[in-house]
Amino acid sequence: MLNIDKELNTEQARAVRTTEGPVLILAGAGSGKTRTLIYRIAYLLEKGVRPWNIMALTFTNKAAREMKERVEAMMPDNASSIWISTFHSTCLKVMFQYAERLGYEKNFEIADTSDQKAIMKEVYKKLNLNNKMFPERRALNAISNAKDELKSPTDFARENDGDYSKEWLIKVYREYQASLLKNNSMDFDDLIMNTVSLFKTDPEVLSRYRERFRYLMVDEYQDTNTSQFELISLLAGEHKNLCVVGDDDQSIYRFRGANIYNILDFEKSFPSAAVIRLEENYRSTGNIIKAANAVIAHNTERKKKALWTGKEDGALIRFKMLESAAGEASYIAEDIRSRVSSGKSRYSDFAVLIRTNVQSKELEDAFRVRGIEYDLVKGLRFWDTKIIKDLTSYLLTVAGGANDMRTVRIINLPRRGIGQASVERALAYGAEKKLTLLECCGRASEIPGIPSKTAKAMQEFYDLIISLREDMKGGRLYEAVDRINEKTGYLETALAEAETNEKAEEMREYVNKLKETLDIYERETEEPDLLDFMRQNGLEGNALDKTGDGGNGDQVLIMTMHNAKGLEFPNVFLAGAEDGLFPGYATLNSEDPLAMEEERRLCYVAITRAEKELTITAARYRMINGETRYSEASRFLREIPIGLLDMKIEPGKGRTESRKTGHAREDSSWELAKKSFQAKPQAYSGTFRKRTLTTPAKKPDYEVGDRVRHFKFGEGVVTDIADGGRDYEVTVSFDSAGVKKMFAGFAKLKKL
DNA sequence: GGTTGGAAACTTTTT
DNA sequence: GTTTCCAACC
Repeated sequence: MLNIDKELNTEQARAVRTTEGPVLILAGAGSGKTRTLIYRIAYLLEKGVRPWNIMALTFTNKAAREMKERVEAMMPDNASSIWISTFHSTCLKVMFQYAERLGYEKNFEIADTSDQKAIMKEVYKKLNLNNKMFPERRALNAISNAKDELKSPTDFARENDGDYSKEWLIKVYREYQASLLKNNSMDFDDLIMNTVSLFKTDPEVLSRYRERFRYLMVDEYQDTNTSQFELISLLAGEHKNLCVVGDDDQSIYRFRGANIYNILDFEKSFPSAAVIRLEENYRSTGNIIKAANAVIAHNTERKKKALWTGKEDGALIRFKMLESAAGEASYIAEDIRSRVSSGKSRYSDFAVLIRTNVQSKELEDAFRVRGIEYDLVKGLRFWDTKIIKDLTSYLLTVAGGANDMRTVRIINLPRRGIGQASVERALAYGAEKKLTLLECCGRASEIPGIPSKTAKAMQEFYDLIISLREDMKGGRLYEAVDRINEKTGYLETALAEAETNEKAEEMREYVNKLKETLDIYERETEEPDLLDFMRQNGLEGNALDKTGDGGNGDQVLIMTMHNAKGLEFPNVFLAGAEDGLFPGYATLNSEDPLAMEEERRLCYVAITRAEKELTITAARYRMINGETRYSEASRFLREIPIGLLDMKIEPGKGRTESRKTGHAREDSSWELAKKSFQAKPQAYSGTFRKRTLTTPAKKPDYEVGDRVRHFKFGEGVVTDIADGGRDYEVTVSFDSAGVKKMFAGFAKLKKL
């Protein structure tokens, strides 16, 4: 039995009990949003609503998974038939039923980012467009935006009729869409656009879904775009039992189509809406909340809210301006190190938030030098990695998929001597005779214009695939990965071509992960099917955990502010708080006032990640795009009331004497970092800084065959010493870290 | 057909 | 400064 009033605050309880009609829950940062949603679902169930009548939509698979788990924990009996999933996988399920009505075959595939690029390349070739004048990226962006706004190629053409500068885009969009259809594929945006268009054109289908989903909930509503808004509105139908949860102040995805006016104008779209504000923050100290409030108050396009906390004020917000980016990184690293060694904190209590990914490099260096455990959260997409794309292309081709795009990818991988020209001839031949590229390979000798040597290679490729197809019959899918690698030599070649050992290791890890995922899928699915597997997983961006080791280790996390959304940490560093970086130049120069507001929201998100302590740092100069740039402290910093700030500007390092003293005056910690770290060989460059680093070439005291120790890589055997002119280049085979090449002057190898 | 060097890019990211 | 991509070379 739920005890809502005991477990929730008044507003949360009201949000839970308001079940009928449209509801807007404005949930400030750290206000217990997910908790409220979970209770709301539980309450609906307790009231007797059938679980299959409830639908919750999220943006990420992670959010969907978490919500599902928490609901299950609370209501174990009937949680399983509640529909909790992402927008995209919801639409995928719909499309799986009705794709044929829109002209696709039943077994359509999903074109992910790299598929999109491949298709766009083809389109450009066909239309004879040049990537310089008409960048492919821009085309894909424009198409994605059009789809977000539910504009078909025809709509787009009509709208931009007569606009000479967009003529090429009109053609590209039309051709791109035709090409997708030809490959029987939908891209991510199509999933939603097609579902909306199905609902609009087929009232019967729509009413079926409306009938089923009587209670709708949408998480992170501030991130919805127009097509998603349309989808929700259609489903909400007449009953309009639509509950959206979000925070307009945390809308930070405008660049990918999010429309903040979906949340700002919710009451206009649904005039009878109940509006509930969750303003009590359970996460941060008073000072952090005050600072966040002060910053966000500078925005105009927002719903007035006043976040408050029952917690004490806590520490002031520290601000530290350093000379250089490296100095900033050293400061952060030293601060973390000293606080961890005092025993009061662990590494995992700290997160460093950055605006752009390039900022991570200096931080990583500073952490590595000091032996601080850290993890860089990067948005690397498992399914988008080359090795996984290649292997899944093999799998699908072997499984009998008739997608030429995938065959093109692997036809000469590893090298078989099948060139681009021959592939094009085969494709043209296939188009004429209605054959797939693979089928064409099976009769390559018939195709005009293909040299006999190449034709033979194509025939061999065909035979290879067919024999693999035989092998796969009745076998387990995950075993096919090994079989493919054995017979084609793909993995072997790829590993041999890997530039570094880390990369090779990563490849192995990825292949294993693919096998593991396939294995799990096969055991959990009644009728395992590769195409179905790919569809499911194409929507799952990160099969690998975002953090390298699963996030359980005791590590400092470095991540972008975007990636930090939804997370919280006891101690947060906000690094690079300079005008020109955060907010960035593009924003500072933008004519669009909304651009600065978005950036400010990002600042709000960053500040509100901190539970106990927030440290803002900046650097007077840093290297950006190859040039040294000097900057002032971020304007966002100046929006924080001075009384909340603890400006730790050390004597002699104040703002007043910035530029004159310049480079000479560096933090001693930076000097330390500079000297001890430069393990990897670097090309000579004539800058001042580099030259001071280069120690004169001195013959090392070890020789080939000696055992040596490296401060990071551990022990190993010297396999080669080459005179590199300015320095000796030493090759060492380490026991655990693999083979590395390094300059003797930098590496400081110790003979054992 | 494969290698290599030079030019251009370069916020932020999920599905 | 670094990485990525394509075009001219071998």
